[in-house]
Amino acid sequence: MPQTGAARRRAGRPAAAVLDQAGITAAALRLIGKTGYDGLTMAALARSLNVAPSALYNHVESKRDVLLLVEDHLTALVDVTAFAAEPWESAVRKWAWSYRDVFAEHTPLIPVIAVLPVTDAPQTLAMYETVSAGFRAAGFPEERIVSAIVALESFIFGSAYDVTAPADIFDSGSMAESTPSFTGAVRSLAALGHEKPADVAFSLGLEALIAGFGALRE
Amino acid sequence: MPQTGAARRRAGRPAAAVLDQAGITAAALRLIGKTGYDGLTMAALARSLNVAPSALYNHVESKRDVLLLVEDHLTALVDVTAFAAEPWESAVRKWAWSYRDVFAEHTPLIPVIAVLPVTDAPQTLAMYETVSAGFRAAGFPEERIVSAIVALESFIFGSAYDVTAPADIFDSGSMAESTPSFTGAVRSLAALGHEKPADVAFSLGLEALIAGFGALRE
DNA sequence: CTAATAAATGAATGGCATTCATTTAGTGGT
DNA sequence: ACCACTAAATGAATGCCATTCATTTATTAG
Repeated sequence: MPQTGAARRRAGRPAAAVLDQAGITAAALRLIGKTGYDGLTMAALARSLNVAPSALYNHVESKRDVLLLVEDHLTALVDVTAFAAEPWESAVRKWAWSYRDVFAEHTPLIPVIAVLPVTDAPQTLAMYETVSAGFRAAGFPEERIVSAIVALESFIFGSAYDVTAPADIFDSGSMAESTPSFTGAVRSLAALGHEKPADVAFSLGLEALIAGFGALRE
Repeated sequence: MPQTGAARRRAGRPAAAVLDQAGITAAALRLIGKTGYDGLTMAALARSLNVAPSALYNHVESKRDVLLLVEDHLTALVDVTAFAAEPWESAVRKWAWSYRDVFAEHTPLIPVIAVLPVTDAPQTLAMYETVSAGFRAAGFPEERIVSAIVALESFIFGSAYDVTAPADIFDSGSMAESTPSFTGAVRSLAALGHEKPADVAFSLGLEALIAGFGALRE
């Protein structure tokens, strides 16, 4: 029984390295799953790895670095396989839903991703390569490929937030009488049924984008 | 000369109230303009109002409350006037561009807005009312109005982030050879010209959404 | 063998939002 | 006119956070 709870490691470099980026990434994901992004602190991360907080800084430069590692790991989970096997429309559809679903659980990463140079994220770059090759193969004019992908991504990120919104987000409360048009529209959407509102909106927007962009193909 | 720099106010309730929500909102906006959202701390906000930090908590419950005040103030700046005067397509177009431009300067608010019950933000609710009335008047089926607005908003929020991205965000760097399709697409977009890439992508996506949603009108 | 480097500990540091006891001023009721 | 209550300020904590630094120990290069 070498340890109970927190085994004290004596100061100095250990015989075998305890930490590496892959381990830090995995621990961060585990921690996020358990405690959410609020619980992801450098101290908690260190504790979950049975290490002093300062030890992390031998492997990452900052907490932002940790978020980048997580982001790149998650991007690899986005399903781009359809671009190899299916027509453009359904490939884009599957990719977009998968992309949204992955990041809906990780919206705190969105501000990081949105400003992230692709150089710093190899998996993300790989996704772009597959997607842009799919657009090209589908006859998309080259100079519009990036803009179309960016537009889709913007919609996807915004929609990922939408998934996390509380169910009563559109409850106009005491202002209902002064906002008849909006209140009525909210009511008639609710009356419609069981499908999640975020999914309805995402589907509506995505199909419009696919139809609009599909018309650009030569 | 009653004061140089920071006039010390003695403890206890002053004869006339120093703070109110409108003043806090205005000071927060001034501070954000000068120092960005990183500089918006409760301490800095208090200093700019010549007040102790704890005094703020007599008027707001938390920093999130301050962000909400700012958000609602900014939403009132979004231009919805076209819904009263112009055809649906151009009204949506003007609203969307204005909405994006306002929040492109305030992306740190987006995570707050996206999850914000409209009850808590009267100006925001007022905007929804005007927009949904415009959709209704244009012959939009009632049960799709909210979904269409949500989809547009998602696209707008995502695109607002895009505006703030660094110019070299798509520079694939040393990975250029392994990502020929993407690298080529980035190059041919750059070759195209002067318009800002974020504007091109926003226009492309917005026109697709307007065209797609326009077809839903009865 | 020795110098440089890598990877850990543990003890700061400074900043942050927030809370609380205290002080003072206005307000509503009798 | 008095008194209790509430509102609005100060100033001094509190606890958490990311990050830095001196120090220790082990591995690696020359």
